[in-house]
Amino acid sequence: MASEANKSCLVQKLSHYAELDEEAIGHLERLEREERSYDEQQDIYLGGDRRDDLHVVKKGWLYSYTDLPDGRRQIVRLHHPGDIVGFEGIAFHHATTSVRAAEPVVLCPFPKSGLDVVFESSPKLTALLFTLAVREQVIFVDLIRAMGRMSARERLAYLFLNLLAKLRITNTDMTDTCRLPLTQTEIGDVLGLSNVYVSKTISRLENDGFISRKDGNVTVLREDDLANFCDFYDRYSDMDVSWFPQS
Amino acid sequence: MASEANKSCLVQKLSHYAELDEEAIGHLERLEREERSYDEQQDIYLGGDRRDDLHVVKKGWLYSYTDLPDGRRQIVRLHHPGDIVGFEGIAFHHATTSVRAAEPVVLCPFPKSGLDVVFESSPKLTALLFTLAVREQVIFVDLIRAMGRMSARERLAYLFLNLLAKLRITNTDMTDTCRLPLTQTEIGDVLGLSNVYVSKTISRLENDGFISRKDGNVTVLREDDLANFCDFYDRYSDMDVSWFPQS
DNA sequence: GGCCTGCGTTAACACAGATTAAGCCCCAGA
DNA sequence: TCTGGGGCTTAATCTGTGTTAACGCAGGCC
Repeated sequence: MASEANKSCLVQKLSHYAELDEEAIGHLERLEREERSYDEQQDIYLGGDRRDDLHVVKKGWLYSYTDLPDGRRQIVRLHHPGDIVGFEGIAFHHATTSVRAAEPVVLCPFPKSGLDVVFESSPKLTALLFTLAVREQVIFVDLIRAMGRMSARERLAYLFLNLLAKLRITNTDMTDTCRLPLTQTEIGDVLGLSNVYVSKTISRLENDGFISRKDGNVTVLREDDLANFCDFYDRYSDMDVSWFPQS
Repeated sequence: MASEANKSCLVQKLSHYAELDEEAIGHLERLEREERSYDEQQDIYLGGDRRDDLHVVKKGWLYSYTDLPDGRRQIVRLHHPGDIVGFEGIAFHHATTSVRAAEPVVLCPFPKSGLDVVFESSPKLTALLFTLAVREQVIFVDLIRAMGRMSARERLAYLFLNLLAKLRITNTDMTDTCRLPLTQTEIGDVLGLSNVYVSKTISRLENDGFISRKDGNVTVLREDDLANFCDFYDRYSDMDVSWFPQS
């Protein structure tokens, strides 16, 4: 199934950080045996659901979100091809967030127990997954910093730069443009802003020549200036994998 | 060193989630062999430092924080006895945040390689550390939700409830009161608020009978109401450890 | 072809929380 | 004993962002 030409995103992503042997790759490919499609705006599962399986994203964007009782919503994570969705299921019986497709998506569901095999037979893969979990924490910390102490302009700059950095890992040919299949309301829910203010602020960023927009795509025009402006660090290309066990 | 009477906080904390055998306990105790004291407001290390060791907190509160170039500050994590500080060091060569003592503290430094032994020899402990890393993510998500979509009142309610829930794990005799060795400026830096508004908001919570204060201690008077008010979930007492390997 | 619905834009107005500043208290150090 | 600094409180003022609403546009559907 995964010829060189059509390599799994998951394998591609993990290979970016460590050389994987045949066996490890086999484990990963088994996680993507099954496929399932979802429509735009369809919920994959809801917070509170009893969860038994995780998903590898094969195609499309999704997001994890939580609602407050009165309807306010916060999107807490964006998921892209190659990501594993629902990892928190490892620590809790019930889902802590809901997950929704931002556009039509294809997912590969696999049972929690699929990970047991990995943990037992591949120390290297275990170390890698562990490292990715820790990195995820660091990315959350960056977001907390942005939401706690940055203006709307800075937060949007941060979002765009972070998206570019993340997507570049699996799309090695990507330059400074990316698709943005999110409404401005959704962007606001990521950054803790209102849809109206997102609109106004993006327009200002565009007028000031930091970015440009064209049919659903965003281009970052002055990446260094933007990075400087919101004190951005790329957490995706600078990981320590030196301590990983061999096998 | 760790008699029943004077059990290590780390062992106590981890034992709360899984039964640990002699060998595992031995591993953990080796992490706490060395001790070092720090003064109030002393930095343990700074963001950007090359890091080779982690610390177990033995006594006192600390926090991780980052500064923006212009001096704004965000505190991203509070550390208490039994916590392991610097876990992110596993994924990055350089510290991504600074760590400071909120009061006089005692830490047990140990080298990164101290964890290798754990990973190699105790699958159960590995699974537990993994689970704790994932739980940490969930707690970050809760904080992001609070900072993105909640009012100052709600955020403070969240902070107090979360502190209680966390401290109850290691202080089984704790009821509804806890010490709060943080200035209001520091609390503001945790929640993304100004010190002045923290003062005003805490006073209002007190006037409204939700909490009371007495020489550096906070008492939560109507815990259920508060939990309801900020839609709080206790992430500390509800983890799934059923899948852990035996040994 | 006409209608509906959802998204983005713009503008007017409202408000939560930031900022600045002053006063008080406590405590450490001279 | 005095002094200075840090933390907390309170008040006045300011501002960034939210809210509401109206409009235009595009796409899907009958």
